[in-house]
Amino acid sequence: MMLDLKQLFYFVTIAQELNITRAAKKLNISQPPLTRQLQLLEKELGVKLFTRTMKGVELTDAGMVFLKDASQILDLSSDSKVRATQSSNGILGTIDVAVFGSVMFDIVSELLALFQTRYPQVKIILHTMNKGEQIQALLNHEIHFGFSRMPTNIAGIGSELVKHEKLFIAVDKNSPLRKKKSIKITDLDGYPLVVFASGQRPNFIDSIIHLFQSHQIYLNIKQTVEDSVTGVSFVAAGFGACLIPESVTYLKLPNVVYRPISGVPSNFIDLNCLYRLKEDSVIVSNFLNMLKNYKKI
Amino acid sequence: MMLDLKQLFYFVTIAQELNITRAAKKLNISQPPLTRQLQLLEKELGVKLFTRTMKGVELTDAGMVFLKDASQILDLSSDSKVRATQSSNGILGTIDVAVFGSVMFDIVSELLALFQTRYPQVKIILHTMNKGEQIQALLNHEIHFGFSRMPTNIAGIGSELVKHEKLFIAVDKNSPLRKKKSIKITDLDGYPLVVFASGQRPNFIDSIIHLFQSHQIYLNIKQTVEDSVTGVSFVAAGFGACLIPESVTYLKLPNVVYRPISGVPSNFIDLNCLYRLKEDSVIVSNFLNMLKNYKKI
DNA sequence: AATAAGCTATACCTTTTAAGTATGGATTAA
DNA sequence: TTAATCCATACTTAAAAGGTATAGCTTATT
Repeated sequence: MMLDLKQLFYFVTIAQELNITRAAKKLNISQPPLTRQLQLLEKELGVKLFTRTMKGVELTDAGMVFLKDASQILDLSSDSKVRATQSSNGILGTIDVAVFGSVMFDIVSELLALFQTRYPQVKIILHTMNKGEQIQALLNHEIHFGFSRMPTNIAGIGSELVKHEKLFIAVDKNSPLRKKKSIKITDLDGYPLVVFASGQRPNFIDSIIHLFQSHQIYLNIKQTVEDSVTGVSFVAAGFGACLIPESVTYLKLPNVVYRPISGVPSNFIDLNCLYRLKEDSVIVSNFLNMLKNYKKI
Repeated sequence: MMLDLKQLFYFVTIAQELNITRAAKKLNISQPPLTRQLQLLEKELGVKLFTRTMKGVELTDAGMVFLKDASQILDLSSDSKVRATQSSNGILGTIDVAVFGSVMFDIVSELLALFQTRYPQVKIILHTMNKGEQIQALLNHEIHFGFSRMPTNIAGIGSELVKHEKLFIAVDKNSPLRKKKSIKITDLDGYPLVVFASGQRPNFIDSIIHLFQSHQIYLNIKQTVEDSVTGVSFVAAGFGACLIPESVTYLKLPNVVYRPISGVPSNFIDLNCLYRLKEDSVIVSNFLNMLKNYKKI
């Protein structure tokens, strides 16, 4: 009904020795059971694998073909044992990571590259999701990690602060703001802004709203977009300025310059890594450990 | 020590059902032995494949990796059973054929092409050997068939006449013989000839010697070469004329024209297929059958 | 709070399968 | 003719797989 790896191993040994008696010695069993196992294998296949001669046995055509297959199956089965061990050590496997907008520009791409260097046999699968989608995907076990802005508190989801970032503004080359080296938040009173907001609140936009309220200035939202990259593109197109995390300044576009916002705490923006609590994957804990150590550098 | 395909099949079934009890029902065994076989497999691998939950079980990282390997091994093992059967039917396998000189020009290439069409999964391996080497290789079980000229009688070697061929002559464009449509053997009395002879006698050259003796004319051997292709090349280079089997006329060279030799029996030359007697390969007998039927066409 | 239902794990027994021993039958070499 | 090899068969013993009963745990349900 089903082949037996032990029989395949016996068969391969007989094929090497071309002599059942000698093969039995090599296998540390006696000759009759080996003969019997070979007969059972031939019966199972419905094919004679050897012709019996005086000096021993010799492979039939079918035996030669089956020898290749049997060897391959045996090799594969021993490889699979190695891979199983490697998987349990977190050396081999797959990890699903979700990102959104600007987080790939800076530290996340570095982080993933470092992890890939340290664990070259772990396949990293990148997904693009906003924060709400990330949380849902974490709960559905579709991803292992999600990177997003602003702290989040959901049952069963852990959050690790990756880094703080300063607040910057993207302005176009015709903007009067361009001439200032540093821009105060009050300079933006009523100034047309492109803002990005998508998915789960609280989000980056909420911090901006709160910031404007605390300074008692008017937030003039000229255009709302989905993500920071689109936001900066709209700045280039002349829609207004756009407040962004520092890492977005890695995105170079013609007609766009970046300026820091002064008078705002340097930890105004955060980048967090979300993950599932009660996750026993070794790969996941290796990734988390690397993340925690990485911040110290 | 060694994996067990039955355990792999059990594992894959559990991974499909994610529930040992249900998998056991599907496998038509009771639940405890299935649990036990899973434990034995995990012990053998040194790795936990499932985490046990309330509703059933779920795959660990290592389990996911091992699931792929296990499925592949099971697929391969069932494929190998099919291939073993096909091999025993002569549908799948390898056949080694030796040729020399001109025999590939005509019927042999057609024959091999036809065999390949009828048995597309049989790999034909071509070897180039002269007749003596072919016989040695047949006795050493290195080839299954050899194609050569002149009948051969060696113990353990069978011979099947493939076809008779007429005798032709290759002459260069400056030769006075060129003008004749048909050439008599006596026209060659003392004419400079390129002859080819290699390996085991009797060979093509021996028939030529005998032919000249029976007509009591002088055989003027200007140059001896290894094979007919080289012989015709030497004709092109102006060394003389060269007596050849008709099939060599398929080889077109500038400066060389072919003329039939008249007054010589039309079955003067033969092409034989040599093979090992007492060969029980189905592929070999299929090939021989095809050969015998082919001649009738 | 108690109970029933569903799951995996363990203990123990039965059946099946693999391995060992002894020996037969056939062939080759001495 | 005998001894030496080989593979095959018959029979016995040891090991492994499967079955039954049930424990232990958790989650619904009453």
